[in-house]
Amino acid sequence: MEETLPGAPTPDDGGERVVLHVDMDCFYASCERLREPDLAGDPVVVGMGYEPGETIGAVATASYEAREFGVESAQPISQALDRLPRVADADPADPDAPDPAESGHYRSVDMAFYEEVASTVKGVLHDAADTVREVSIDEAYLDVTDRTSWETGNGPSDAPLAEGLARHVRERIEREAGVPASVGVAPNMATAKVASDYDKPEGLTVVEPGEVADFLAPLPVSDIHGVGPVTASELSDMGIETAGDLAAADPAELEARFGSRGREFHDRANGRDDREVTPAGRPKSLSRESAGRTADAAAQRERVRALAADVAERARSRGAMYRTIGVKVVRPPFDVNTRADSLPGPVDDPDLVEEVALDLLEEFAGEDVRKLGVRVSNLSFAAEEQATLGGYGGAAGDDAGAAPAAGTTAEGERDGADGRTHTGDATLDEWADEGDPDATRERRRRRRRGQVDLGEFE
DNA sequence: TCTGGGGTCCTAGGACCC
DNA sequence: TCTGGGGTCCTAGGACCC
Repeated sequence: MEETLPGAPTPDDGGERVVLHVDMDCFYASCERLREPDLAGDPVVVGMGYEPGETIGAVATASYEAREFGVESAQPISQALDRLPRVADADPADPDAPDPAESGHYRSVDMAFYEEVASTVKGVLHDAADTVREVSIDEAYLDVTDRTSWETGNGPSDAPLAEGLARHVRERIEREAGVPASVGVAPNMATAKVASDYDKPEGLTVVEPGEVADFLAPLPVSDIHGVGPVTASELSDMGIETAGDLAAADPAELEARFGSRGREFHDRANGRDDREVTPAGRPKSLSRESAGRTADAAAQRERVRALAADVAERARSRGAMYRTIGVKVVRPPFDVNTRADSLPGPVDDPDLVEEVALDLLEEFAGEDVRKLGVRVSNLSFAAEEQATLGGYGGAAGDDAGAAPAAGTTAEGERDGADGRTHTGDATLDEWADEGDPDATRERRRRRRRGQVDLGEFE
């Protein structure tokens, strides 16, 4: 497409890629407005776990109008209500009621509807590019190198052709899905990401190959993807405040302080990022969690049972087998504990998810808990395993060893060898462990792993 | 005013094997 | 009794992202 005559000067794009980052503007709030056009122009807050009249849960998305009142995403609903009361609570007859001009609309998350809108958006994206990486429901990278270029068009403007394509994508999303988006265009993913955020909402920011360093330099380090509050404050201690400072810093020093991330930060700040845009792969883990304070052991077990069933069902619906099962227990004030146990091979076994999760929970039984979660990881996908066997010469041995062991081992040991595995059925061994719950749990783990328990022979 | 839910990646330390 | 090093797997925690 972009042929160069022999001997002709190198085109100004120097063979650079053209990457788009498409980021929907306050997506959930925009979806609510799509459904309820009267919300246009008003502050809108979409919350998770939010129920009218309640003050639990957190903000998932706030419209730009709501953000002006200090409402932020991830904020507790109670705090959001302090800053922006509900329109629903505004009563003209009540002198103490909030001013309708300083109140907002609250809605609770409706994922099914947002997924619907998102699928229209994804349709536009896949139409515009051969390679699309969907990062989340409201964000994607597109490699459009083969569809456009950094060269300047013929018109009076000196804008690169890529800008026209990006504008076209943004306008099509608005027209076809009915929700606004911001687009960043750059020679790589990291810079495109920063660019899409640069001029929200409804932004279009193009950073040409030669301009990357100058574009990034004045921005605060927290604008770099992967630099959060902790890293930003550590960088600040080193006298590094802007991306320009970061770009100029000694990479060895950054690596000494931040490990492998240090070098990555330095590259990003310099506008270097050679990651290819590839479609998102399979998930690495699946989890469910739910908040709710309780110190009642039976209630905790009941919650974990429900979460385990949910996770197992989702894994099955996605065709995922799992080899590791874990729980998460959050104790007040915010003490996060995780425990996990791995099986000899991948399984798809809801009863086992429950059994292992309950076992792991025992360590915390009856303690004051504010949140519980269940997770499966070490996932494998049956159809994919087959492809991998032929694909990699070196890895084939590993896979061949793991796959057949899979369904049989954990299942077989559990159903065949014992006949006494179920939680709650105390075995003779467990009677012997009386007063030592750790020993009982350890015994059960070993049994699941198919190991011989030599305890009584020692 | 105590902070939801679903993910990813990295690191450190211990167990275990050769 | 003390002496090595390399490699892998596993768990737990932390930072970060949307």
